[in-house]
Amino acid sequence: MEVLLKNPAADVGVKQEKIAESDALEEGCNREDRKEVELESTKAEMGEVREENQRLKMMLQEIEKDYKSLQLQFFDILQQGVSKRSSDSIPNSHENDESPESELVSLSLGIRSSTSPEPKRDERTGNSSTGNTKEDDLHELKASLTLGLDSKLFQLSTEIVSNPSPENSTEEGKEEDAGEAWPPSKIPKTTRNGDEEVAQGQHVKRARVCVRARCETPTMHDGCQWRKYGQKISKGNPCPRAYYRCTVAPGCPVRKQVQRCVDDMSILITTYEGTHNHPLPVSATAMASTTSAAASMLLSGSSTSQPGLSSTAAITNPANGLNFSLYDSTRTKQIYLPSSTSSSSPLFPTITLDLTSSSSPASNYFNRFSSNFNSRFPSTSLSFSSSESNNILPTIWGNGYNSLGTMPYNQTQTGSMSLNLGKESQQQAGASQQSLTETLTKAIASDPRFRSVIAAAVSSMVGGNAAKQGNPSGILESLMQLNSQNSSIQNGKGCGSSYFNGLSSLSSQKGTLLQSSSPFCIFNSASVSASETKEQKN
DNA sequence: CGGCTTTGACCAGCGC
DNA sequence: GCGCTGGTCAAAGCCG
Repeated sequence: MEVLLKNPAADVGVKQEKIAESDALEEGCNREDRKEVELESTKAEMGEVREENQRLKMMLQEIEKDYKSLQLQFFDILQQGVSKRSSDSIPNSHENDESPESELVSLSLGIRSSTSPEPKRDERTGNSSTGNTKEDDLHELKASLTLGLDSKLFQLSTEIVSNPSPENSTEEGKEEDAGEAWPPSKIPKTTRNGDEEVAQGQHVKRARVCVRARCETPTMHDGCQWRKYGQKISKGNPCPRAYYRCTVAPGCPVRKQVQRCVDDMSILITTYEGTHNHPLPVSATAMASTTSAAASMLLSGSSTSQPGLSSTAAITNPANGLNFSLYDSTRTKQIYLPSSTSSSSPLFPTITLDLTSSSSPASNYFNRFSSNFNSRFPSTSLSFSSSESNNILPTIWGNGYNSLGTMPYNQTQTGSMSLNLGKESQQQAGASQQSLTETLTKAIASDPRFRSVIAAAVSSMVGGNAAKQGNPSGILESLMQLNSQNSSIQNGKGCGSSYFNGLSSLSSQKGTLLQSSSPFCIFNSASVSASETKEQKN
């Protein structure tokens, strides 16, 4: 829309006005003539404004048209992806031993070159797997987690969250219906600790969000205030696991576990559990939105997934950019799940948000996720990754809880989607690209959870170094505008806000490219090291 | 002095 | 039933 700011018609109007004024002066000091000239110029301006309005309307219509067409394309791509992946993934599915009812979402945010050490871990975990029968695979297919963006996704799944707490009516509770209730085993203690809100959720699946990030600090600063209440040496990991409880508000049931990855000590695994029953600090909204969105998607998908259908959505930048992908449980295994967590996860659907690994094309992901996951819950992976260290990623979340409408995506459809926005494609940018940008903006804006997931993940990736990075793509501007429209720009502390501040200083280069081949990808002109995701605690 | 961390003990679930 | 393990509690100590 900023194109309108550069409206040449406005310049013409100004010129005409100046010319008219100069003529009037030359003719003398006849005031009536001046008034007439001013009147005419004003009329001319009004006419230009009308024309501009007409153009705006036309542009809006075009945008809507493009949006619909892209949406149709997206559905087609999803369907194509289903057929492809169903054929590709089945060979690897023998390693899968998850039970049909298992449910796990893996969110992977990573910045790493294509030669990721992750596959090593995958192989290890894959070898450790006891092997799965094809029947299990079929079960997984049936239990595939749907991560579509349709309205169902955002509905509270009463099948899963049978007992939403009253606090959930608030913005905070609304976001994390997924992981609110403590498991039956925990009810007595949590109730004893003032977590009465969850005491009645015996039958509620409790989603966990596991965040993996390279972090040298003992804990990842996520904006919330935590108090350590325990530490335990878990089996299979020499590094102790620390238990933290949210102390932002008394009685907040949210807890997190922090542990170093046994394979890579530089990787910090943080597992969030529960829902904040209090307003979050601005700097904490990113992670909260991420976790809540992931958990919500997880649980929503489990309740709405349909047999035989799987969901995959990918926004990838094979070269250097952002990689966001959703893969369904039929071929993804929780390889990132910390061994210590896995032992506890069977009761909970778990989401792993990996900020350490690079995201490769879908095929690589499927290979990566070929390892075994010993859980009752199927796994779905959400992957945000960047392969370069200087990547700027769009981040908006702010008010992730706003109801901005829902995407009409049919979550029963599967496939892959990538959106490409990049410096490389800027030269090829055109009107359609702007439309794409608008489409992307709409897509993200329409789905608060989708948006918040991306935004928070990205914000975690870029940390505070965004300001010194390269140029944003057009979508960044759109996102910023959208964010400002939502009055949800985060000005506080934390990586997200810092990134957003950084955005403001970036140039307005803009370009998008819709790749002909599916999936389409989002390219970013710059990237930020995953290590930037590490926030210094205290 | 209040808040936080540390750390040993306790409890519950799960598998054998 | 027993042992293992994860999760939590709470007293003691530390720190600003």
